[in-house]
Amino acid sequence: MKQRKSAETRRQEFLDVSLRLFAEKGFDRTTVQDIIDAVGVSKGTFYHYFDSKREVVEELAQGLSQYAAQLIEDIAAQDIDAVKKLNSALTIQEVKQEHLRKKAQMQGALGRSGNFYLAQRLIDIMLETCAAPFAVIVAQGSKQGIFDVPDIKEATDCLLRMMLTLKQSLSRLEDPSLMRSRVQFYEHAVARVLGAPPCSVNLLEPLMRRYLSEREQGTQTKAN
Amino acid sequence: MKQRKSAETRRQEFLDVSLRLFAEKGFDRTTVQDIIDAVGVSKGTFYHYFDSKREVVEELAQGLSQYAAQLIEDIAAQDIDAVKKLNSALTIQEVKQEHLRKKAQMQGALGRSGNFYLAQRLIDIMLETCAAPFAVIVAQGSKQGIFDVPDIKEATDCLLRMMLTLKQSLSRLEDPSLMRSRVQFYEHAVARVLGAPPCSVNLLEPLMRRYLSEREQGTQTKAN
DNA sequence: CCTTAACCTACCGACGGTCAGTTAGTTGTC
DNA sequence: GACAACTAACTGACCGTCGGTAGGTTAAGG
Repeated sequence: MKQRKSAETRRQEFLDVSLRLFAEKGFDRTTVQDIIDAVGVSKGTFYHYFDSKREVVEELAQGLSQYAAQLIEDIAAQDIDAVKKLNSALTIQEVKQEHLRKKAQMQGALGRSGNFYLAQRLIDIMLETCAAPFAVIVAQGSKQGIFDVPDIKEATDCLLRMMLTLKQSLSRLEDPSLMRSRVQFYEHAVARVLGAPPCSVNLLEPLMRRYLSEREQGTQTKAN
Repeated sequence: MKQRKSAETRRQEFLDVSLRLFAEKGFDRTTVQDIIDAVGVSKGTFYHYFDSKREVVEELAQGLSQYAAQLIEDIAAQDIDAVKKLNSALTIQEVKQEHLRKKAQMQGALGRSGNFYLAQRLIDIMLETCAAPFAVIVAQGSKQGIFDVPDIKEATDCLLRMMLTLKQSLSRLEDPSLMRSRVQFYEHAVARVLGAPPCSVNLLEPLMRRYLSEREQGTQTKAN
């Protein structure tokens, strides 16, 4: 009767289920009991795979961050101008379908109250992980004279923080027109911080498209 | 033997002690038991004043935010140009000695891990409370042609978020030279976002002075 | 002006319930 | 038969509750 699975499969199952529950109920409202009930195993099994509940968050955030960093690295390596790279990197769209739902759930989780721990850790890890590949893009634009920044490291950090802040704030807004004006302001702000030409930064179209489709994805109740 | 105090005094005592403990150990590492031990009362007394541990955070954040909002309002009402107001408002210095330690402790608490809840609530409440008075300053500068922003509401929100983000990130940095370069970049970034003249925003001197003196204040172990 | 009874409210501390994490032991697989 | 996945009962820590106490204040009665 008892389902016996490979370590890798089971581990991933815990991660998927946990993310879903965190997105639905928030991190502190989700108990380890909830997770093991959903997976259908016992308490001990959970602790066989993870040292703590927080470690689950750590792994979720690590996974997503490394995936994002990889995408940004790929974008940075392309043979296009820095503004185009920037726009792609800021709004990463080429997410595999498989990762799309995870991203959507994480996005939803970010906004939900009771996910302060999750949100902060994701932001911290994103900053650590994505700073290096992102800096490559900023440096290129700076060298080519498209951007004008006094400090590439700081500019990268500031930019990433602004985007993460933006996304977090968006996930709490309901009104699409408020979302629009916020994103539009950030287009303006990012361009100015970088010293890029006005209107060169385009976040609105890709971000809004993403948000709408992810909202739908996120509300799907389809099981694995 | 039993100290009987007025409701107001006791309530404030709980708030002071709690903030100190949150700054020392973090929110989740601080138990209600710790708080009542430090105050020297029983469990019931704590719950006589607060519905929950979280309510303490809420009141701490509300108190500080309203105080900050008041200061910004005062600055906005002064008869000086918008850039000066901006610089004052962004780095609020005229804090009474009495509030200085609280601010320092809160600052320390922001950086300390395990205070995600505290940090996020403070940021949220600050945004709610300080947006209106701050917008007055931005609007004035915009009307006078010193600032150039497409959307005053969004500019205000963006600016506040940037400053709160900056302070949070600073409280985690140890190296003063890293702090310097970060603050300097934000001077540049804030000026550009607002379309203000280059070098018109001055954060470095007041912020660094504050941080150094607050570090000393924060490490004092003197009792009340 | 003193007494005393009714009342108020800060304060008490044992207890219930919840939940993260542990451990000793069992089952299935290679 | 050895090792890894898994189980289930257990522990300890903590939040929040609840019935009750104690010190003080008000006001009626003498």
